[in-house]
Amino acid sequence: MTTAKAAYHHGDLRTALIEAALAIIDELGPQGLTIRKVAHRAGVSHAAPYRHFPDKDDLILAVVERGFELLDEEMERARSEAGSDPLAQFASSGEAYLNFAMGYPAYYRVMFSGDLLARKGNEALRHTSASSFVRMIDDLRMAQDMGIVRPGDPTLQAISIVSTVHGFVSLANDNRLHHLYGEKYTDQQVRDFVLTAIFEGLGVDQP
Amino acid sequence: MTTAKAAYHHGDLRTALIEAALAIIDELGPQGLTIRKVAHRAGVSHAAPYRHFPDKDDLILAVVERGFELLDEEMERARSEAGSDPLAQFASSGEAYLNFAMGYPAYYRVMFSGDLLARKGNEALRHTSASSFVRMIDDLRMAQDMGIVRPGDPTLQAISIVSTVHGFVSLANDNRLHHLYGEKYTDQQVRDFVLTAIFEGLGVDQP
DNA sequence: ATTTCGGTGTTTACAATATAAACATTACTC
DNA sequence: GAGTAATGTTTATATTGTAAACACCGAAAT
Repeated sequence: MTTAKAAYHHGDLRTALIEAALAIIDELGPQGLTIRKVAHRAGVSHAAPYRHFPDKDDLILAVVERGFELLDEEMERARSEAGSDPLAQFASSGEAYLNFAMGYPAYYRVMFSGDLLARKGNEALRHTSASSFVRMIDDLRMAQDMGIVRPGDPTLQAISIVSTVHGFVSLANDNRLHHLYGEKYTDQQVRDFVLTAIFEGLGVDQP
Repeated sequence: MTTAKAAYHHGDLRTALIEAALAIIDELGPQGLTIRKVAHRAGVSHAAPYRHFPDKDDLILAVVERGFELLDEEMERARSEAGSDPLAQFASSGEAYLNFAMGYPAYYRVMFSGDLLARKGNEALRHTSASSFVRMIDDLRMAQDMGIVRPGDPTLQAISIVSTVHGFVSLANDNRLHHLYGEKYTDQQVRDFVLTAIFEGLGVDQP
């Protein structure tokens, strides 16, 4: 078995290593992540991780995969709590995205860091990492059919929206926006403005 | 003198190291950058860089600084070639931004990679890295005064725009958008759509 | 002009890390 | 219960960042 459930000496070292890596990234940032720290935190020798991951990149990719799973869970939960209005679901899941991205900045950074996914990721991971985007396209198409979102190719609309959202959280997480608005606005006000602009672009009033 | 112009043994090693780092980042990506490769490429011993940069982070910061200088130069050149219409200048410098970001993806990545700038950058560099954003705010204010851009706080408008642009180029450079539109559109068409959406958000027809 | 000295570059050394290889152990199969 | 593959450890090596000691050289002071 190559899947994670088999429990041998450790129990489920593969999962434990991913969790340990998550914790280290959260505490020390992506730069602070080393195979040896991960192994130590999981209580195994520094070479043990190589029984589960060919190299460090693959460990990171597993962390990225877990991250997108968590993100999707959060978004689906928010969506299910938003009632039946598709626009409300769209807004709610989008807010969950922002909360995740800005609540775990180091984690979000790893998930979107560089071209690792393009270089070494497999097709399944690429699919997972795009699932929330694809879901958004479906939302937009449905909202268009109901006449509450401006017509146009929902794929292009979604690309524009994810660009804005991803750019905003990336810049905000890297602290590159605050000095532009200083004390003039709160972070929340700026965030709300950007979201409002997105809804305006769709031709809808913010729910 | 701590500035770069003084020429001693090497001539101007500090500048040469930055150039070498640029070339390596371009060829091997940010991960491929090592102090030792930089030194070798500049024709000095592997410890020589430490006479000019306290550590690797500071070398990278110097590269980032040079990058923002180059970006600003490109944008100002585009602006000056765009005639006197402020909206045309805005559009032209924005296009220069996109060309830079997508023409040197590895370089752009370093300039916006993580929180290095927030952690170790000095105030001058933070200022340099924001100058194109600040310039955009001025553009928008001017265009508003001329009545060709929808009213509203230009700072907030600029934040929304830079979020979209930065997000788009980041995702595109990391190859995270293409599979969303596949063969349906060319890269250029998608790019144009995003730009059009930005101009629509400002309430202007694309020049 | 000679001396002196700070700035610049080199050599050597070391610690952390990624990773390979050889070895050890244990759980599952027969 | 023996055999085997999966899992973990120990040992070893190459790469890398960086410190320390040393060497050189150009300019400033005398």
